[in-house]
Amino acid sequence: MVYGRLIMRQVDENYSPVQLEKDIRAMWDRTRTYDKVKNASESGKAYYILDGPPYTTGSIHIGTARNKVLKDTVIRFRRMQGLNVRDQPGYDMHGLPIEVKVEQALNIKSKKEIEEQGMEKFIETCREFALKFQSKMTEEFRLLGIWMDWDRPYTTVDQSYIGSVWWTLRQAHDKGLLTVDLRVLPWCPRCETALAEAEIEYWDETDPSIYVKFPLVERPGEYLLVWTTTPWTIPGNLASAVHPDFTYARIRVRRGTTEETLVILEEKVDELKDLAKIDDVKVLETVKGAELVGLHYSHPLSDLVPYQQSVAGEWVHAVVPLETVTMESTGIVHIAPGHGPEDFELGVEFGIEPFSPVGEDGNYTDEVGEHLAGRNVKEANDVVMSDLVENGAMFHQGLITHRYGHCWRCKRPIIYRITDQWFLKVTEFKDDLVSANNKVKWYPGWAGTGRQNDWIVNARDWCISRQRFWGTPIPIWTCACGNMRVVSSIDELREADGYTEGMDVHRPWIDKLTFKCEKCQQTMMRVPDVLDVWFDAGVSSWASLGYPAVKDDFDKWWPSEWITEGHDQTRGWFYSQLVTGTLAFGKSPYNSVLMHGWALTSQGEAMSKSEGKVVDPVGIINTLGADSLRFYLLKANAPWEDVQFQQEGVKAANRTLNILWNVYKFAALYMSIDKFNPMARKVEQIRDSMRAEDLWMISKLEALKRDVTEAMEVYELHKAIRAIDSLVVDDLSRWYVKLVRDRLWKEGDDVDKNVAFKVLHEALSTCSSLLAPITPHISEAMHLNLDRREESVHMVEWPTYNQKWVDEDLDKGMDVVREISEVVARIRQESNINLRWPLRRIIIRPRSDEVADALVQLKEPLMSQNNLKSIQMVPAGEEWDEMILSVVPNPNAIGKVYRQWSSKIAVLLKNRPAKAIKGGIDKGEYSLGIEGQLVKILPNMVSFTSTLPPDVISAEFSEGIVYLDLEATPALEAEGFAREVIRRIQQMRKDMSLQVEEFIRIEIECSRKLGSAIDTWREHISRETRARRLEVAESPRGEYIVEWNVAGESFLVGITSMKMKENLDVLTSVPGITMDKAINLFDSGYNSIESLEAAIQEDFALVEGITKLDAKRVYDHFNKGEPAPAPPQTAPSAAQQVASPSASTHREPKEPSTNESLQRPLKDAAPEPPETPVRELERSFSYLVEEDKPETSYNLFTSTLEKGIKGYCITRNYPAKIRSKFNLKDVPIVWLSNVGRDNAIRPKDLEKLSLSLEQFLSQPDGGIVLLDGLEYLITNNNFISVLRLIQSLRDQVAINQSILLIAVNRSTLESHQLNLLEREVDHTFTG
RNA sequence: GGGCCCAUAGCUUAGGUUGGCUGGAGCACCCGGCUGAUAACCGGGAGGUCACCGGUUCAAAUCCGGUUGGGCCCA
Repeated sequence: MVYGRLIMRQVDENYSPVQLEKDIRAMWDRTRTYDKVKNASESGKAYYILDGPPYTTGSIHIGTARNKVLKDTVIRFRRMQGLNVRDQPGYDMHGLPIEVKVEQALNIKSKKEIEEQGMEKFIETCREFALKFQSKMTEEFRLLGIWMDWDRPYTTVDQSYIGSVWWTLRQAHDKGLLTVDLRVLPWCPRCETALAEAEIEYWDETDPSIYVKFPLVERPGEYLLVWTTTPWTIPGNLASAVHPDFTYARIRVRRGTTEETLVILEEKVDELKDLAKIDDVKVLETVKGAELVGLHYSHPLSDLVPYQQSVAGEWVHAVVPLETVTMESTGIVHIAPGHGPEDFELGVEFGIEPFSPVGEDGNYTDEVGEHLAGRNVKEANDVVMSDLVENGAMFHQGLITHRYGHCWRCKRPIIYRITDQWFLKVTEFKDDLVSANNKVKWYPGWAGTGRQNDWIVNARDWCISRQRFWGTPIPIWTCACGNMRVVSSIDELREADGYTEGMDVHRPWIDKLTFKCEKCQQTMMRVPDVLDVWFDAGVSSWASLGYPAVKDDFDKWWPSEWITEGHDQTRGWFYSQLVTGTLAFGKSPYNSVLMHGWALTSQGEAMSKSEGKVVDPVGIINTLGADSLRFYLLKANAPWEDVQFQQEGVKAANRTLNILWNVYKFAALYMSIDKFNPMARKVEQIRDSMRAEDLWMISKLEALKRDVTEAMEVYELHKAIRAIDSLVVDDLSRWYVKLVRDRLWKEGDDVDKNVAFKVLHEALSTCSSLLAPITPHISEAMHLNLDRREESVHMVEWPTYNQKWVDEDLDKGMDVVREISEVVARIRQESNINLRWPLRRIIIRPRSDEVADALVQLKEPLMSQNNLKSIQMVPAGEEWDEMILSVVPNPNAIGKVYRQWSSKIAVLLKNRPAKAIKGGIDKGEYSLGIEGQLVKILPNMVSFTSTLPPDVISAEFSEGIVYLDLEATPALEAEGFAREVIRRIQQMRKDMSLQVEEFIRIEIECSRKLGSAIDTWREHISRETRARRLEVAESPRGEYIVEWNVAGESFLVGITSMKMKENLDVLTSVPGITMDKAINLFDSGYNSIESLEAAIQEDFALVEGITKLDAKRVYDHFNKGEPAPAPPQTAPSAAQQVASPSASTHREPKEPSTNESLQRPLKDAAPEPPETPVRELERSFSYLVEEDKPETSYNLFTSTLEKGIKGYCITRNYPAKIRSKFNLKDVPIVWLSNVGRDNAIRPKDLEKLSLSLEQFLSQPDGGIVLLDGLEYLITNNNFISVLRLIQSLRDQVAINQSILLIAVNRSTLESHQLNLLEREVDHTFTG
């Protein structure tokens, strides 16, 4: 049955994630854990997770971190499920963002300059930047604990990757889906390139809003009123559009003395009247838009734009019909076919040649005419407007704020211009895209059926050419004869003139390659464009597999099983992949998608580097740890929802992990002391020995495994984590550990204890496994100590659950127990009886039998947790029979019948047992003898009330009522006192920094009453406090003596350490010597190495329990001249190397070793106070001044200042008052106060206080610090925290040649606290 | 203007599919307690027009319609 042996080591460290994670990562590197984990799953089913390649912009932000954490968590989860996961990371490295950065670095302002300075240098720099950013980001991802194949990433700049891109483009060409076309496109005048829809960002912009009069040729004196926000497009105007079905009005308007006839939408007449300050308006006639079609107008700027005079055609300068005209402004739309996509299409429809007199740089070309040529179009708006005014064509001009498109990279407003571009004819296979998308499993569902589907349905042809440099070159060569060649691989370039083996195929080198045209033998030149980077990324699912150059990997992996990216990728990578996949293979290259949300700032804004709104994940990793950050990011919200990043949330996550660590540390401590072997038995094998709470814990664990697995499967990671969080904090730490604590404290081999160990172990290793994908570091650290069967927790099989262990009734019952415990705690609090005082009994009146049954099963934990001596159950539906029933006579009813006896009857009734009366009444009547007569008491003559017995308090809980009996008996009191005494002794042990296993001697001086309580509980007290001797004595002796006061009894306790621990460790390392035997040897005088070495074998044999063999072994052990072996503790493991003792600032007196003196009173650690107070304070020293009012302290402070030493004063008193009272002049004073002033620090904010003191102390000459207000700090924090602060200050003072002066009022502190303080300083004065 | 999502305590949020007891947590705040897991932890208190308006219903945070505000994507 035994399936292995494992001895756990103790965990000494507190949870310090930064160090722990560093160590774990170092261990992973050292032992190549990642490779091993990967190899271990190699035989599993292939599972292709494709990394959406982040753009290499520099460092990562929280959003990038969240993205990778999601991926890493799923990768690790799938691997634990036995799947062979492909986890290659990718980087997107081509494109404008890097070009823009390089332009800045090289101080380049335009495309022309790049060509002038030499494209080679530019491209080399782009590559350098990209690689530099890539490695920086990789480092940061590693810090997050992301396990991807960092040694073999795919990058879009690789030659092989470029080859795959070309192949894909060739597929498009072969299918007739690649075309070059003249179109109007969004254009960035700064970057001088066309932009795809996906590259445009919209935000509000203020632009002119002008109403222009177009004079109608057929109707002299009448004008079309046309509205536009882009005056610079007026020179390109070639038509006006109306909606054929709308109603338009001919109106006569008067402004001052001017009268005009205009045509606009009927509905907008009133609006125009207000807007343009029209005095009077008259509608002459209304017509349908269709009736206006075909009218001609003369162009308002024809005198300045020569083209407008020469252009001719049936529909030039005519009114055309357009269905998409909306009920906005005048309802007559200005059409410039060279400046708008829709205008362009309308032009095609009506045979109007587009006119686009704007160059790549966004300046007017000469075509526009001398007047405007060379001007930047945006800046020309004003000129055009004044021209319109001059020509009398401007009816009204104003401003409008509307959403306008901008270049995603340089943020400049875009314009529309006409150019030749290469397109993928997406519109031709839209239906295929829709059906491919329908086969994809989306999380959440609406992301696919709603968003992605909508985007596809509205898709347009994809412009894939860019007029830039740093990108995948478009592999198209054209010939003057019209022939064209699309190259599909790098190999094919070998046929080109100018090709050299191994050349870089980026621009500008590739530009020099030419082909001979097979049709006309002329030289074919490459189209100088590069590809849209979205096309690069779109092919990653096979380009990263090297397809089509390599086929094996493609067959094994493609298509990818799962991808996840942010919701902005609907138009980005989700789409570009779907297009290329459908194009090349007729299906989606991914099977399922998790669309995730963004990480927003704490204010709910999108993170934006340019606006400085970013949260740096590295900073958080270096303070709270990667595990906490990961835990928080995944827990905060559902993956598809945005997360508003809150630092507090990471802290909370850190707290949860700290709790888990504490449970683990606690369990490991006792398991290691007892050499518990978790592998000895399986949980099933000890089921019969389990207590109710053990079964409950296991039930909770099984349900957790089920819930977590179910949630992870559908990527509801937040639910998985919340479930683990609540189990760890609520069920395990706050409840189960409390329940089993006492069991673990038992000595020797004990079934009950071992069951608790096993359950605890099961809980911890389950948590470690379930958390492994989420918090890989802490899980690994725990795993390596809890269960080393696998080399890494990430190789462990994902836990499967067993429904038969899930017991919902038990869960419910335990909930009731916890609720009752809260009720009892509340009653105790209100009655001022703390948990250490046992209570006689609790009476529970449950609402139902089920509750009663559950409680019977859980009696034990209910009693122990609440320190109750007994539980009584009242059957459901009944009253508690000890309730005191009393009769209330109804004088009216009685008087009516019995008149003169009335008052006598009342007295009699009250004196009889109420129960008997009630019994009678319940049957109908009760008879009473009075003056020889029998009187009948009827139900209407009395009522009953019931009250609680004395010392009983009742309270309701959700399933019934509890009665708590608070009556104290001498026995209960004695027990309470015993527990109080134990508690004080434990506190003292802790103050003395004794090891848990160390033994002590106790002497106590106390009253006779307390003495007898101690006597009764002597054995218990001794066991709990590990006292080898416990004596009640006058003037007790001890290394450490403290006076205590409990419930009006004061007593003096003296404690002396037996210093046995080390000796016993040495003795028990001898084969055959158990702890009991070792103690006997120790007690017989062998309490040092010398005494053991001096003795002979026969001496040992005289000791009780020591056999001859034992004696020989001990003798041999100490007489071989060998050094005593180190106490056995740990099995060597990777975990041990991970463990590093955390550096303590605590300057403890070194524990004297056993073979030195056994007696060295703690008090000696602090120097004796000098007889008279020293007047001079020495540098590098710390002083404590004990006085009721801090007079002496301030005097010492000021006299030191007089010597020219700089001072710094911390006080709780009002600073101005202190300053004048002690004449502190310009000494900086920090006020300990909750008011939010500049010079004030809140008493709770120890960090800030410590920081400000640190700053003062670290200045060149040091100085003196007066700390007045320690009591205030202690009440606002806790003593230990303040003590730590003092320790660290004292150390700094020593290093920096400074002085620390602490004023303290003894009456505000407990004596042991004062003791501890005294130990920390160099001198103590009494003021 | 259209599509999708969202709105609950000062902050972050659970619940909402299946309408039903007193709308739960955590952080922060106030008061108290505990102490060999201890820089941890526990109890109590205060804090809510469940964005707004209307409808369905005996009953609405929950279902329906609308309004307002926010996010993403488009026009």
